[in-house]
Amino acid sequence: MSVTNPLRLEPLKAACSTCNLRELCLPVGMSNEQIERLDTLVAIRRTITRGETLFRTGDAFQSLYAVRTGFFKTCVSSEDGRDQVTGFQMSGELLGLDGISTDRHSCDAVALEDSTVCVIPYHQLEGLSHEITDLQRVFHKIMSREIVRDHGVMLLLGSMRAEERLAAFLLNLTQRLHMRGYSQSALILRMTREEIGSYLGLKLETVSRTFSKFQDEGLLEVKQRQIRILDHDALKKLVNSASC
Amino acid sequence: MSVTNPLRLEPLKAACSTCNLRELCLPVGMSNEQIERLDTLVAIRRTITRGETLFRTGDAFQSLYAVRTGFFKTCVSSEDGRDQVTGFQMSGELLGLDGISTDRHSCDAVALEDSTVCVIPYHQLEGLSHEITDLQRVFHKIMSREIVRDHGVMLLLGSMRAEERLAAFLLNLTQRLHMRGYSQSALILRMTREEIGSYLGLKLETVSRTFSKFQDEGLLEVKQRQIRILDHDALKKLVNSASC
DNA sequence: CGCGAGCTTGATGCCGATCAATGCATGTGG
DNA sequence: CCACATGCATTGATCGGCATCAAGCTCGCG
Repeated sequence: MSVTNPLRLEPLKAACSTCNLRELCLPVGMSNEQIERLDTLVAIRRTITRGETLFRTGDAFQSLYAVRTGFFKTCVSSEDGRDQVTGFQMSGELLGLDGISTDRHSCDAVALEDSTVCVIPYHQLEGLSHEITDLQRVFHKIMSREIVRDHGVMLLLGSMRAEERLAAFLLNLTQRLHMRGYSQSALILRMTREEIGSYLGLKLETVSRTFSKFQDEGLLEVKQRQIRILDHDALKKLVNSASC
Repeated sequence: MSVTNPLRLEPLKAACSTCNLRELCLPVGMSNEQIERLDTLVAIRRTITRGETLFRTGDAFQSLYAVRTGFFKTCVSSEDGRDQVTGFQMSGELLGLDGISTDRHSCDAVALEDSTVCVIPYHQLEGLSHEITDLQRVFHKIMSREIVRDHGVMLLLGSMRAEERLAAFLLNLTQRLHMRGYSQSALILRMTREEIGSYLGLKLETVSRTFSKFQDEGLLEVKQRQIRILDHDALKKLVNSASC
């Protein structure tokens, strides 16, 4: 293929039925037969290199995207230029749900490392979920889960202190990575301190200091973006115990 | 009816086709014919008196609810008892979307005044939106809009200062009330200072002080829960201008 | 090798939390 | 009808956590 098309301008072929993310992604809980019908829908992939955007605020909404490899952030910005990271997405997670509302995207999606996504034309998804009840059911669950997740972030932003926020963030990340077969106790952060801070409603200095504090207390080992979790329970206690 | 059933245990009849909230609620943008089919779905109403819950965290999820009259708050709580108001809902707005994800509700919905809701059995909604494409489309938009709204709240909680938060809150409330035919410049708050504070990530004293400050500056007239907006533009400027 | 983006750490200040007292409206029972 | 309780709101005094400002450090990369 690369011989006839060395520049790789031609989009890559996607196929849910042979994808190892089946259990985490849109096809979750569907039958093999149903998943094969999904293949007609999710036909192409796109690669996004680190730092590039998959879509931007204001872009016309056409498709949802399932992260296949790599890592993304989404961020909204207010008219005065303040911006806020609203989430980090890893393999199997969906991007673009915000666009359904107004047919335009209301946030930016930026790749934090070289990434590939499967393109899911939304119009076709609506059509197919008309035919496949299970697809409709799964899709609704995914949207609802996003709402529940957002409520969790509101709780974090509205009522937790810096240490609790960072602990909750790390536990959430490792839990999601663990579901994907990675270690529970070691991770490499794909985002900067500033991006973590934006997500958690903190300044980058506070994030950095809190990392250092956790390290001093023996909860973590921090080497730049390499994190090792030494005391999982202590982090959990931080999140779950009352702030006062 | 009340003769045969003086205790009113029998649910009230609902009907989207004769409802004046058509344009704000689930039927938005649907044809008259389609709305009549909705009537078969949205058949009963429930009344909830002030202070009571429509559903609680952990309750089995059966139905969505459309607020017909009254006012609600939704709140999530963490294991240690901290809780966070995640939204305020007024007529035409949907409650219960959080439940779709896990078949259990993940927040409490509490009536802040005597209220009535239309009960929308979710299973039937899924079925009907299978038949009526426009219903599916609208429903997806409503869920997406909720996600976008939540992102806005994250921006507020993550990057705004107390005055900006309260200004944004008041403008949002009056804008929604205005769509329902109420004044743009006067409103009665249905929630306490503490509930506002919880929603905005502030303590009730801070909310109170900020109200007083706005009053001193001539932006508002505050008499307990009666608010009059004297300088709409100044509030808007507060929200939209950079914090530094 | 040296530049620059990102990270760490220190000093200081401010916004909002906390603690505490008072005020105000509503409701209830004597 | 008044006395009192109760829930909510206001206001003041003080405190603390995080932001801000500033200076160096680390590491990857051209």
